[in-house]
Amino acid sequence: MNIKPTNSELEILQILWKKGDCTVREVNEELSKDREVEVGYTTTLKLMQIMSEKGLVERDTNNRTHIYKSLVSRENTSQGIVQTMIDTVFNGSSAQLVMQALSSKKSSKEEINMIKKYLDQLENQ
Amino acid sequence: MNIKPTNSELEILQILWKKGDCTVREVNEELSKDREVEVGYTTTLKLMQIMSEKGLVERDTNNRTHIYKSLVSRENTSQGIVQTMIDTVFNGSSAQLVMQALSSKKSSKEEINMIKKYLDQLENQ
DNA sequence: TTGTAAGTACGAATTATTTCGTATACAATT
DNA sequence: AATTGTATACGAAATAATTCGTACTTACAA
Repeated sequence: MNIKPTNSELEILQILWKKGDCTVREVNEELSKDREVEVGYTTTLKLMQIMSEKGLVERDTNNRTHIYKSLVSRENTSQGIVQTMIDTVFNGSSAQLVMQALSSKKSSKEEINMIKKYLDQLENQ
Repeated sequence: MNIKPTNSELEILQILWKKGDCTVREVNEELSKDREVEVGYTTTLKLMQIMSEKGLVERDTNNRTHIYKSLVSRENTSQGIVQTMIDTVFNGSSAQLVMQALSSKKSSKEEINMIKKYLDQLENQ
């Protein structure tokens, strides 16, 4: 499966991943939170309907207010994006992306340790 | 500076980063390499002209065949993209992106060691 | 029962991105 | 000089993505 969500779709998926199943209104409010200009309700609705057609989400239409559920995992989706990014921006080197990511945001000691453990695991495979 | 290159623009920048300054023809051939259907020459030309207007590249027009040079660094550009990605896909956790990147492509021992060193550096700051 | 709030459906406008055709200029070859 | 190949310029078509207005439906409170 290789459907690549657009930017707006990704924002919506992100909300579904974080909050679990949602109504259009919930997603719309969450979307509007982060901006000066809020997103029109029907805009969000339309996007989510399109996502439903594409198979990115499914919806429960048993009740008047539909409930949307993500059909793609964060892992799978980010997998594709990260891979594309490594190829097109980092010339194939995942290490370069990793270091860029680390420098881009201050990581906590816990995070750093987590990554180290992960690296050890990779080595001993 | 916060100009976000589009996908096509990123592909072109990637070529300029890899090969250094280029003519339109060079970029166009490099672009066409990776695809079944090749890109029209004037398409590449137009894109590069637009990039020039946006300030992503500059060009030397002293000779008939113009030479294009990237004005943005891979570091700066990827910085923005990675940051957006951490925020929108990984919920703010750079560690998550890092691990995804590592799992996405088999890394060599050298790469892993390089990353470990980098992590040590980060810790001792 | 009447009005209002909250839903969905969906066409279509808008905006962004990509692609290409055509005009024109210049250089090199015949 | 005439022809051919290779450039740039640029408007505009084609396509993709986003946004929104309007119609219609249903729930519910007055």
